[in-house]
Amino acid sequence: MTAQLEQRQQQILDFLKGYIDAHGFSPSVRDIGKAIGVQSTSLISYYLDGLFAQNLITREKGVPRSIRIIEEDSSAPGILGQDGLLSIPYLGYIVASEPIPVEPLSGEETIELNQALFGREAGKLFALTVRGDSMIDALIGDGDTVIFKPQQYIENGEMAAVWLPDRGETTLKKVYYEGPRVRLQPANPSMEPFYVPATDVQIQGKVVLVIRRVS
Amino acid sequence: MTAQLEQRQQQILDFLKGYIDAHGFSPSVRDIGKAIGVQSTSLISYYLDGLFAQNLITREKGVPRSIRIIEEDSSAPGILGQDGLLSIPYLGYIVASEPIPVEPLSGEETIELNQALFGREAGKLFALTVRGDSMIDALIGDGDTVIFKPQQYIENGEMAAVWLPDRGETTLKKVYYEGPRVRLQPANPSMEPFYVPATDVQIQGKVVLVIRRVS
DNA sequence: ATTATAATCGAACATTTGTTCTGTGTCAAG
DNA sequence: CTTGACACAGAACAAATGTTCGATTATAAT
Repeated sequence: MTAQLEQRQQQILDFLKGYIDAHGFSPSVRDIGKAIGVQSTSLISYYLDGLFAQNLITREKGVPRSIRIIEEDSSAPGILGQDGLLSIPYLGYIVASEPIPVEPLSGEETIELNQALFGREAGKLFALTVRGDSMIDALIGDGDTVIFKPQQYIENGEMAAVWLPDRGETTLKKVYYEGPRVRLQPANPSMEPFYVPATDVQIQGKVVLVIRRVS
Repeated sequence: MTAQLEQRQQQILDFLKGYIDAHGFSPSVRDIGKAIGVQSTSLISYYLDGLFAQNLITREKGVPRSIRIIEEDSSAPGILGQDGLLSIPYLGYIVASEPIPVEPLSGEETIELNQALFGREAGKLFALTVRGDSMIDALIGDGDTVIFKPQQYIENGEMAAVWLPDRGETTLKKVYYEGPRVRLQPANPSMEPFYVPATDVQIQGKVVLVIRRVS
């Protein structure tokens, strides 16, 4: 192996990482050649074969843009704080309806996205992602992550993950006990509730947190 | 949009996630067609255009295997256990509008409320709690915790924490640049926007996450 | 009933991409 | 000096892939 070969392979690896970071998919052989100043697609292929042989990348034969970098086991950089928890400066209240006087970005108090949000039974919580708009009036929209606290009985009107064994299905609704049956009520005025015999319903957990990503 | 269209788009999304998970690169249009039982590459392309329009995926025109999913599973591996981070069993999707078949409480996959939710700039985030209903149509209600990514410029229509130095106030609104002035737009049909000279506005950060406690 | 648009689809075509072929130059071993 | 293997390279080709074209059917609005 010549020095130039080794240098070029390192250049290719560096380029691959940068390209995949920036684009979310891998480059073509021609992209790589342009990046390192080599016109020959067969030479690039030769180099990639070498990287494959060294277990640095994988390729699927004849499949465009199928290069993958074999990553070392290095964990995500930059976990904050000694305890690994994420701390965010907390600046207090922001009034969405009226501007409020706060100093810009001066927070010293922090909020921790950790177990303290949930109290003692945090270890038992489970999460589901919402599909659909039936709970829109509870400000729970499609794609939201909902965190539930396992509970077999909840108060009338609370929102819960409800398992319907006869249907083999789980749904998120407001739950109302009405004698021998249960009303599962969407929080969406355009949708009708549906009714199930109380014996055919298992409450799995009640909603304790809703998380929505906004991009 | 027909029910079949909607169903097929969901199938495509599910297939994309599974394929990318399994392979480390995205499928071709023909791969997708095979998976959902549609032979027509132009129809698959039509569906992908729809998913792109809904901001669920991105594509590069004319570039093979360049599909990226915008809303990735938040099941990205995180730091587990001993460091005090919270792991919650993740059971997948729950469709709020239609019951779906899932086994009750059998999750082995977990979701981490940690830095993985935010990506690289997590250390710079700040949080505010919302007061008032002016952003109700963006499903942000009174009492919600909103997490912001510091950013001095955002795209038209995005939601931001806006500092108004002349008033000594911060507000949460959708921001629209209109020549020499900025329109601060509530997401509530019963409320009027207000206008501020562009020189009198400081964008502090844009919304990246919304968290709501439900008691 | 009519019209426009959306959804659907197969076939053909254009483009992107990777592989194969052929050749030259370098280097180490015998 | 000869030989074989490796590194390098351009061109041609084959395969993979996405787009365009033209058509039919379904749906919604008027």
